[in-house]
Amino acid sequence: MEVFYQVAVNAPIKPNVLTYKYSDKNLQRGDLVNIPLGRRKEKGIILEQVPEPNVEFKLKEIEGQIEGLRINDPLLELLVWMQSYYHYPLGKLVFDILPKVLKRPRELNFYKGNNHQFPFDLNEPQNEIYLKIRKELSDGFQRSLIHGVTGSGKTAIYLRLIKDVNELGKSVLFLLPEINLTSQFIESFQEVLETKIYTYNSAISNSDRFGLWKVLEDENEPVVIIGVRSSIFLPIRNLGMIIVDEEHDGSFKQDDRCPYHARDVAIKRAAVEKIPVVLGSATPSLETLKATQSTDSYYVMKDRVSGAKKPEIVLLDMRNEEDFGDHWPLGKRSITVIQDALEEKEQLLIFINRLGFSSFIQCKSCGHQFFCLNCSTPLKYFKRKNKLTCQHCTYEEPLPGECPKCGSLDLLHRGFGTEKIAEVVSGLFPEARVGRFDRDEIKTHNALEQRLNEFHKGEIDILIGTQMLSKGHNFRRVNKVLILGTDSQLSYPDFRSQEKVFQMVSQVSGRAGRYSDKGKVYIQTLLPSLNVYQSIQLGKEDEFLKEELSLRESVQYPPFARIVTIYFSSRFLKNLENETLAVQRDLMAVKEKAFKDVEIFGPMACMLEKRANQFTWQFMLRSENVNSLHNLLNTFENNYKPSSSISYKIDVDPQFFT
DNA sequence: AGCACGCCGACT
DNA sequence: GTCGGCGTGCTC
Repeated sequence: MEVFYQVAVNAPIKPNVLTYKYSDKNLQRGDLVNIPLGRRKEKGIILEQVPEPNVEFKLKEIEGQIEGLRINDPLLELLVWMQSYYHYPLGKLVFDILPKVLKRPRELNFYKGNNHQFPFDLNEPQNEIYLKIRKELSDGFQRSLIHGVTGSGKTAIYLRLIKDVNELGKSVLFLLPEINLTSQFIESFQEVLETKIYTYNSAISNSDRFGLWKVLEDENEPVVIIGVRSSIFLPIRNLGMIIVDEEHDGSFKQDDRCPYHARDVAIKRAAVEKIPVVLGSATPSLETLKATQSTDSYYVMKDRVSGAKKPEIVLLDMRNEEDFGDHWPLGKRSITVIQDALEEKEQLLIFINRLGFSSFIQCKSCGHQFFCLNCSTPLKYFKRKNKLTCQHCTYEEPLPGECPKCGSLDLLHRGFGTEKIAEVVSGLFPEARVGRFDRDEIKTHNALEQRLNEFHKGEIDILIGTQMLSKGHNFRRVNKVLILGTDSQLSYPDFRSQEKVFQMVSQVSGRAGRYSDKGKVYIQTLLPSLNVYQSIQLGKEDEFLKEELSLRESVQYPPFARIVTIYFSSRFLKNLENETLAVQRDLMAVKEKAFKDVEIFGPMACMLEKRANQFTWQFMLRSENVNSLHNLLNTFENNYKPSSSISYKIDVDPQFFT
């Protein structure tokens, strides 16, 4: 008996769902199959059985089922939602998130919970939040936000909740933004929980990835999974709760393939599974804040558990020229800060969110700058390698002795990064042991653990690092933190730049004085009167968030409106110009017909217009009504075929402007 | 995204 | 001649 199926295929084609026939056996929604597609073989997922369609061409036959994996119903429901929300083909989504099928995965490691007593009781605010969220555990979908300063003890609340959910026989998924944050949770989780604890991140092998899928498909006992972004797709049975820690973190957004936001997918999954989702952050995203702030699912903790005070914030105003001595980019008072820390035998963190020695090189006499040949970006100078390097492609060249344009020998180093700061600090304090903590220096997870270990053991006095330094770590002997170079991040043409600097500075500040009342954070800035700095200094974080929210409202940016970016790329700038102009006409026509509430900006060149010899331009669509955006995109996509050499990509809720 | 077809320039 | 670079069209 011939039976016909709708199959979503693993190819970026529209339509993405094609009809095939099969007679060997009955297939179910969610089953994976091998199929012929054109002149090649592909994979697909069964959506539904259909009556024989009335088509003039001959339908092809499914080659067979892929045994060993399938997509269960709630997960497929989630992916179907993602397909329409992110405008990304379902078949591709499915095979992007699946591990490769193996015959014999190796034994999977896990951490077994010790089921010990909680080492300490919750304090009053913690307990109140815990009890309130617990009361709603069996009430189906519920989104809560725990807005608690660094050190306020969010983890202790999570742990009680996890244990309660486990005791109801249900599993918990704990999402965090980065792999290097995993290890600090495992210990405390293992101590008090009773279940198996699995980790899931980019470092685990495909064998373990596949192994975990298989384990979860069969597992009836409750488990706990600590994982990064992509673990939101694990086929966890009897899922009872999802926790998203550091919910504001940009790492939750995927930028290649389907540009989904794991926090938003987590919320959707919780809705699909009818379970609670708990978001936590010291600096929540304005999206989450707006969505929860005025509800009774919004919980605040303003004090540190230890009773330690919040660090004092000192703005080092650099507007006075005299502040810079011969040790640029360090000001005189920054040098004093370092000196004091060394004298008091404290460890010091210096945070600078940029790599390298100088951000770009410029000829003093003719102004010539060194640019990448393949990208529209200046080359960064790395002193140890003695190379000018592109941050966006593989291009590099040695630093020439003279300007290639005018022959001048006077080449200026502009801007600075971690390498430069390390050199200046070492030069000023030759006796100090200086370590670096950035992607340039730390390339593996092992190297990271090792460098942290050196610091914990006191073998490093001053640790100079980027983002990597800012998250999660507890440093016992650090009281002072020096922050450099945040000004330049505020000048990005991105409406979230203030919010991001605010989050970053708060995050880094959290490293200062976690175990004392002497925490001090110094921010070197030329813009001390900016709201973001002022509110951090005065401890008026709430006011910053309030003002930032009202600012966003007045200019109609998220979270008060929704944004979609459409990127168009080509190797040929001329083609791109023509194409985007044509697209603009299409988009405007669709808008005028049915979606007048959508604003269309563009076409405009991306901030990085040329990257690895590919040019990219963008449109920004904005509306208060997310459905208008989706419908406009649908109409556009149904009628649009990119011309030759053009490719395009839709980014719903973009996080960055590129 | 693949994969094949077909058109053109350039090399033993 | 024919090899290969790449534009074009198609996938139930």
